[in-house]
This record gives sequence, structure tokens and C-alpha cells, in this order.
Amino acid sequence: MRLTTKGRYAVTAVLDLALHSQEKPVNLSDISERQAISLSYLEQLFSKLRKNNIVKSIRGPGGGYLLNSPKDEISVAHIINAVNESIELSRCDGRANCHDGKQCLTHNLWVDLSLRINEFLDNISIGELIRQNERQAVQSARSMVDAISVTTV
Amino acid sequence: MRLTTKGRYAVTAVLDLALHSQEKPVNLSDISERQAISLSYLEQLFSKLRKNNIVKSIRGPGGGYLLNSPKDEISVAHIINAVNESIELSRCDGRANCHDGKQCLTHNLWVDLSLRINEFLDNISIGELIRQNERQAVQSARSMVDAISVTTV
DNA sequence: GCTTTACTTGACTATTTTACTTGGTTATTA
DNA sequence: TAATAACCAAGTAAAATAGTCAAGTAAAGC
Repeated sequence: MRLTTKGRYAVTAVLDLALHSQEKPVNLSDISERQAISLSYLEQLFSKLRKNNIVKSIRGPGGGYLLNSPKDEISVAHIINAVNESIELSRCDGRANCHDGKQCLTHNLWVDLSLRINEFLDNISIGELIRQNERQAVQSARSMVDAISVTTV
Repeated sequence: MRLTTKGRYAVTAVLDLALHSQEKPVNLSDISERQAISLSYLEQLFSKLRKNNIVKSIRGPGGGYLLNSPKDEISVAHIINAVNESIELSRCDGRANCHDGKQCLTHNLWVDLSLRINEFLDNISIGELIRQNERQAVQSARSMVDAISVTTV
């Protein structure tokens, strides 16, 4: 599991897609404009997302991309791993390098941690992310209203 | 929060330090050899770790590095953020770019997620990582013993 | 106090990844 | 058949990563 700006771009783009595609496909030009990501870079990212069955495409005029599954079934981990190709070069995989055991221990510790991070991000779906944000927005709007009513009363 | 091989190197090195420094300082050459990380790269990483009060150094012969706090008070997030400088270029910070609100929404969603990842990694300490691994080792040893005793009885 | 050891610092370089560009081709619809 | 938008491939600039080198400085021990 790697977490770089590339992953952020991908998650942001999928979030944009989830927010804008009500049955109608969304084309990359629109996402490019809204999220300020270059069109061709988006094409590369979406090519990987499509190959990983996260989105599906419709060609031709009026075409674009759609989520391939319900929002709640698309995890952040899935998106990030899709664009990162995740060839996770885990050094001592069986042979070599791990001569004295101690090195293998630290390596194992890292693998454990890596698994835990992956598991964590696998439990956060696009749908959940959006809902949580909506709740927060409602809450802050409410407290804003409260604040106003307090100051005006 | 960014999670790259650089962060892995740093966490691995601190784990190695935690495992090997029983009151005595550990020098970077030893870590370099054990973890197969170049000495000069370790120097750069430890310079940042020291500035962030994660480790302390002792100069001169017999010198090296020690953890600056108990194992349980050093979080994985702390280590990763220390070496990554975390200048997290969060695009629309107030001004610019965020014209239509929608873009800001996706941006906020990412920031939320980022905070959650950070919080998650902040709750995993070096000490906890090591202990968990020990438990696993004991368990697998136990189940191995069980398996053997079953097959031999 | 001098020498040795070993950390410290900074500048410099190679490699890899990221982000983007260009220039196309192919499928679909109006 | 003209316009649209996905698809594809090669190349490129900039940034991050990983490592090198050389000149320091602090501490230990003789």
C-alpha cells in the first residue's frame, strides 16, 4: 500500500464521478475542469480504474464514465491499489537478504503494519465518505444556526 | 499524510533501533547493514527523526542513536510525518481554484480521509507493533506444537 | 592535548515516479 | 459523415527518492 498524490488524484476523481453521475455518464473533460487535473492524466488513471472494474465507460457522444458498483462497495483501498499497480517490492520474499532473522523480524513488522493500513482503507467506502461529510455539514450548519439564534435573541 | 518507501525505510529503521538498543546506543552502520539501507540515506532520515525528537544521538566512540521516548509513545504517524516534511500541498487552501463549491466538496472529502488515516496511524505505536508480532509468533508456535502433538499421538 | 572514532552537515548526482503533452485511433451518436 | 469522447502509445519536464562525497564537529581514551 502506497499513499501518494497519485492516489489522491484517483480518489478525488472517483469522488467527483460519484457526486455527478446520476444515471448519466460523466466525461473526463468535466472532471478535468472541476478538479483541475489534466485530461490525459485522468485518461491514464481511468484506464487503470476501468481495468480494475471500478468504473465502466460508454464511448461516443454523450458517453463518459460510470461507477461499476454501488458507492458503498467501492473502497478507498481498491481505488488506490488500482492506480498504483502495487508491485510492492517486499524485499526478502523467501530467499536472499534475510540472513539473520532479525532483519526478517523488522520486515515482518512492516508487512503487518501495511496489512493493517490496507484493511483500514478497505473499510472506508466512497459512499461512507460522502455520507459522513454530509452529516458534518448538517451539524456545522445547525451549530451555525444555533450560534446565530443565540446572538440575535 | 503520505505513505511511500521513504516512510517504510524510516519506520523499519526505528523498529530496528527499538529492537537493538537496550540502554546502549545503536550506530547507523549497524542498522545500515541489518536493514540493507545505505548509510548516507539513513543519515538523512535520522537527521529528520532527531529534529522531530523521535530519537536522540550520542556522539563519539561507542555513540549512536537511542529512542527519545518510550516505545509506546512513538507512533507510526509521527515517524512518517517526520521524514516526509508534510508540506501537504492541499491545493485550494482558502483562495483560488475552489470556484464552484463542488470542487471544494471533493477536496474536503479528501482532507477528511487524510485526517482519518493520520489518526489511525497515530494510534499505532512502535511498542504495540512489536508486542502484537510477539503474540502472533507465540500463537503460531503454539499451533505448530499442537499440530505436531496431534500428528504424533 | 592529541588522536581516533563516529556522528553531523551540506552540496551534489543518478534514478525513478509523477504529471503532463502530443498525436493519434476507434466506437458511437446525431 | 461529422462531432464527440473513450482509448492508446510515446515522449518529456519536474519532482521525489535514494545514494555519494567531502569537510566538518563532538567525545573518548590514551
